[in-house]
Formats: sequence, structure tokens, C-alpha cells
Amino acid sequence: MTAGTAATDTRSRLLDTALRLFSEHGVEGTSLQMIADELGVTKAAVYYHFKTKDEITEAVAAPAVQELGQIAEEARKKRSRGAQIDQALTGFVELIVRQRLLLGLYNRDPGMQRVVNRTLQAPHGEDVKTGMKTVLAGEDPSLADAITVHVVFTGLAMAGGAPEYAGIDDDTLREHLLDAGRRLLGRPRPKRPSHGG
Amino acid sequence: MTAGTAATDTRSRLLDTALRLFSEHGVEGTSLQMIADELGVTKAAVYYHFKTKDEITEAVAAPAVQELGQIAEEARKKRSRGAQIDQALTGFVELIVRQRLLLGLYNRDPGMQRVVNRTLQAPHGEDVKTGMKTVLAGEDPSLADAITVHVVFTGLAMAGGAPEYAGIDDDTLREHLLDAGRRLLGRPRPKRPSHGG
DNA sequence: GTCTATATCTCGATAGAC
DNA sequence: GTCTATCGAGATATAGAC
Repeated sequence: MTAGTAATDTRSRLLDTALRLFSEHGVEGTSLQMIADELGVTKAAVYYHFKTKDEITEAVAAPAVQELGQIAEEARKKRSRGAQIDQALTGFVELIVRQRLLLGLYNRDPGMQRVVNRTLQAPHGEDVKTGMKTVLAGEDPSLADAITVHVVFTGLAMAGGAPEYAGIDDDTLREHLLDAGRRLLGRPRPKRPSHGG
Repeated sequence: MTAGTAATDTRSRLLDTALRLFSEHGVEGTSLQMIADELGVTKAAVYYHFKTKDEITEAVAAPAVQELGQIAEEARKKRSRGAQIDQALTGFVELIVRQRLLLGLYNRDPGMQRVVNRTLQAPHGEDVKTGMKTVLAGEDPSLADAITVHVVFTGLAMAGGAPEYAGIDDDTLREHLLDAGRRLLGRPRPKRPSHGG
């Protein structure tokens, strides 16, 4: 039971708070003082848990970056190109919905990108965003395909984290993002069961 | 002829430099010292041209924000919904290509958004981004349409400003972005003349 | 129009009490 | 594990010489 309250201990609350403030003000626009104030502690208390601000930024990003790498790896195992794309898209959207703020932040924030590129690399040494794009666009994509994938990647990630959709439930958001992604990538769009059947 | 060298005078060079640095490091991640160093002048020289950093940020954003409002207004004048959407999309993409860094910055940077929302409002009192989205999605859009438009808006803007496409010429980039936008919005995609014919 | 110099503030980060 | 107190650096911004 010692780890039972992991979601409410100070370190976890700190990361949640940091993610929220990073999303709102950007990494560079968020000071340790703001994080400490939001938590109701002092800066020194924050420094007990993390040695530097970069370490906080890295800890915020790490889980999703690692997951993104796994999703790309899983998708690569599929035999047909179509199945690879479908698998990658599904996994990507699932991750966006589960971590709404994080994927958008990763896509847009220079401070976050600096830290991720410096410290969180995929097993192949290639960064995870490139890996994901390669699965979606193919090994040596045409410019048209590369741009399409770029639009999907950033568009879905930022829509998923947009404040205007914060109140939408996971299932609904996931279906709409998947639909947009499939349309853009030219993938077939399966009909969903119409009323629970 | 006194305004003939407008593009090379210090104020214009300052705005160009600021835009580039803002895109690279974010507004909050860019100091006046960085801008001054890049220009080869001192901070005090920068303060001769602008009273505050917010004023620089506003001056960087202003032209494109105003143009975006005009594009939405022009598109609203079209009679059919289809023509409105086509006109808005075409104008939007044209603006993205002409101002590659700016539209992405406007979509992604919290510091830029803060200043724009505070000081640069459309004639109707509605912010220009919302106005553009309304033209594309309709007056009272379904959630699906709203999300699709959000993906188009952010995806195209960020792809247009992405460093990996900086070397692509305007015509090529415009056609690829238009194509992606039309696919996502379900608009017909006209065939282009195949070889100069 | 650009400079030097400086005021004032807040930043990230550390030391040491409790 | 959290606090007070403080450091040096770098931030925005201003005053005034040239």
C-alpha cells in the first residue's frame, strides 16, 4: 500500500501541475515559482523533488514519448502497409485522447522539444516523432505524403489538447479524431455499431 | 522615395529577426538581448523603436492577423457554402505560404496568443481565428465539423511553418497544403494543368 | 538613431534550519 | 519533506550622453 496513493503524492501532483501550466503558458513561460504557488509550497520544496527545471520538463514528457515509440514499433510489425497505417493511427489517437495536453505540448513547445530531443531518444537513436511519421508515410515518402502526415500528426495532437474540447468524453473525441485522420490519410472509415448492437 | 528602403531599415529588420527568433525559441523564450545581438545593436536601440516587448510581439503578428480577418470577410460574401469554404481555404493557404513562420507561431505560441487576444480583435469583437473557423465550419457546426476544421486550421498552419519544408517553393507547398485541406474538408480537388498547358 | 550605464525585478538554483 | 534566506545571472525597462 505504500505506493497506493501515488496519484496524490507531491511528486505526482507536481508533474500534473507542471503539465497544466506548461500547456497554458509554455515551458519557458512557466516559472518554478508558478508551479510552487499552484501546489501551495515553496520553490525550495520543488527543488527537493527535482534538481533542475529541465528534469521536471523531461519527467513530464517521458511517459508519452516512450509510449509513442512503442506505438510506432507495434505498427511496424504489421505485414501490409495499410494495416501499419491503421494501427499507428489508432494507437496515436488513443494516446492523444488519454494524454490530451501532453501530445499537443510536445508538438508545439520549443522548450519541451529541446529537452525531449536532448534526453529522450528512441532505441534506434532516431527521435520518436520521426519514427512515427515514417510508419505513417513510408520509408521514402513523396513530398505530398510527408506533408499530409505532418498535417495529421500536428493537427490531431493539437485538436486533442484544445481547451474547447476538454469537456468531450474520451470515446467521442477518439472517434472524431480517428475519422479526421482516416479521411486525410485516405484510409477506409468503418461504420460503427449504430446503437449499442 | 523616403520609404523606398522600408524592407531594409532597422525597424523592419527588427520585426523579421523577432519573428524568426520567436518561431525558433517561442516568444517567452526570446529575450530582447537575443534580438539586439542578432541585429548587431544594443537593447537600448531596440527600445528606441518599441516601448515594450509586447509591442514588438503585437507588431510582428498584426499584418497576418488583419489579413486573416479580411480573408474570412471575403469568403463570407460568397453565396454558396461550398464557395465560401473554397474561398476561405484558398485564402488561408495563400497566407500561410506567404507568411510561413507567422501562422504557425500564431497557432502554437501562448505568448503570441496572449498579446493577439488582448490587442488585436476583429471588427466584430470576435477574434479572427474564431471568425475563420466559423466560415469553414458554418454557423452552428456539429462537433465533427468543428474538430475537422480545428485539425485543418492548426495542421496546415504548422506544416506550412515547419523547418523541413522551408526549402520548398511557394507554388509546390501551396498545392500540397490545398490538397490536404480539401481532402479533410471533403471538397472537390481540381486537376491542375499537367505540363504547362 | 544608437550608445553606455544603471535601476529593478524575477529567474533558476543552493545552503542550512527545522 | 518543507521551510527561510540568499546568491548570481539575466530579464525588462529607463536615463541621459553623443
